[in-house]
Amino acid sequence: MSYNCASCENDSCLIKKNLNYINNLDPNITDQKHTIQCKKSRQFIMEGAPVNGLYFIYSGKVKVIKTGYNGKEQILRLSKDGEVIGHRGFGMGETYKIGATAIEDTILCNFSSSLLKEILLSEPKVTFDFMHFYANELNRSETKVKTMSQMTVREKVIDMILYIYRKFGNHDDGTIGLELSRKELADYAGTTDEQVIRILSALKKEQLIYTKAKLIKILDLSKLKKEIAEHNFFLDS
Amino acid sequence: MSYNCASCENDSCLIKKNLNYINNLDPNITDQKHTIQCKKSRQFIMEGAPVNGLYFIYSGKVKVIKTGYNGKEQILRLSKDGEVIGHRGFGMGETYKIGATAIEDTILCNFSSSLLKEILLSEPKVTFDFMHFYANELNRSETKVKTMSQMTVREKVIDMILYIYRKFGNHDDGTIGLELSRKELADYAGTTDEQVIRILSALKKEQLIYTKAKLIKILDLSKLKKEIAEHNFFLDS
DNA sequence: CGCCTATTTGAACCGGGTCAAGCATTGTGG
DNA sequence: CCACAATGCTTGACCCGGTTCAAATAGGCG
Repeated sequence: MSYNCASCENDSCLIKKNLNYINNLDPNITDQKHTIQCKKSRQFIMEGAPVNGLYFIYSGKVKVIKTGYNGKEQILRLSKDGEVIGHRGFGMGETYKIGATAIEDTILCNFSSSLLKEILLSEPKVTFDFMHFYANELNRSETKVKTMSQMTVREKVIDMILYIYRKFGNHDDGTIGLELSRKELADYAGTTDEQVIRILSALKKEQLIYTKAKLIKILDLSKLKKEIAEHNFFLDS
Repeated sequence: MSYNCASCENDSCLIKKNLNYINNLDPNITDQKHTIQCKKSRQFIMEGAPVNGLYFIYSGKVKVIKTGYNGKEQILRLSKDGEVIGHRGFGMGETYKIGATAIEDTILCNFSSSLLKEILLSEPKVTFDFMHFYANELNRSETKVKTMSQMTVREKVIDMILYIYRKFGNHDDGTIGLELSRKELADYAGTTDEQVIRILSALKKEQLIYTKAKLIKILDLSKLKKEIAEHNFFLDS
């Protein structure tokens, strides 16, 4: 099975979106990409390893991490189809500063550094879109810095729930169809799994959410938002 | 006094560095920038205000902040001559997500969104450099997320000292010529000023640093580095 | 010199991390 | 198909680091 860009339906993918510009160079240029099947739990980018291009998610879900003190993971973001992984992937001779692991079976499109550089150095519209993407991610990340340093654990957990709801939630019934372990939730929120469990239990008791095993369902979105609102005078979008 | 780009000596400035590419469009294009004098303590970018382009630091020093719960500031980074401020400055109709304040008398070069967009959409080499800049900043920021969520206060303070030493330090005699208040140090490290003071006192007692008023001098760089080394298996550069 | 602000130190309190034990769930082999 | 092991989830109790409050001292500036 081939996953060529022309027939791809991820309109938010930076490559797909700009395919007409990219094809100016060579109508078959995207055939040079590699498609990679990736089973759940498989880590496909290792921190410190030499870069070999960027990964675009064709389908599936991915967590992006940095490893800290005695192996404790910090989940930086969760990505889904159409998104890009691997900041430094276009420089040569560098190493990845992040790790990436599939949290579901995932199909990845890998563009080599040289191929990508060729595209980016000749099609400014594409490069501009990439720049925009990184500027946006930078803003997200800087908001997370503030979150980490100023919020209480309860607020961090609520912030996390709202994040995964925004990104993976079913906005009709309030369910979040994302299977993360308590430990992974803690790794995102920057706390311990016990703490996450305690907060989830409390929120359950307060009728703000419902949980059943790994399923989380939001019952009162506005109350949750309200609780962290004072931190977010200048919200991201 | 005019500060035109041709005679500017900030070779690390993204505009100056690429001046020959930019002049392809129009040899006088950079004359359209505005030069702004900015006294110490003056905030020249307000969070939430509509964007009016990017600011390049011609000379001086700047802190970039986000405001959080009941006005508590988080300093995201400290910038000096040659660097860029204002992530979102090239989109139209957006608002700044960060604030920026001069921490010394500063001269800024302001490029409007439209001017910058014109340049970026026609000179891919310039756009590529900007993209690289944001990708690097993203990495820095993500490292700081981990720092904030995993380090102890003592480690955060040491991390901060090493950061300002790397950026503003005199590497011959170990002094850091940067006048920040204890509160500003705390705002960067993500803690309180009392805590910063306590840690500085302790480090002084341990002969790792010397302080006199706002001056900080590093006495034992390797011991300081060693103390946070286990957090940084995969260091940034 | 005197006022005001920044810095420093001490003490009390509390949030959150750590440890430990019980419970639920899933998977594996007999 | 069941027993049992292994892993993940949940809750309680304790303790420590870090924030908050308060008071004393030093430093900067008119």
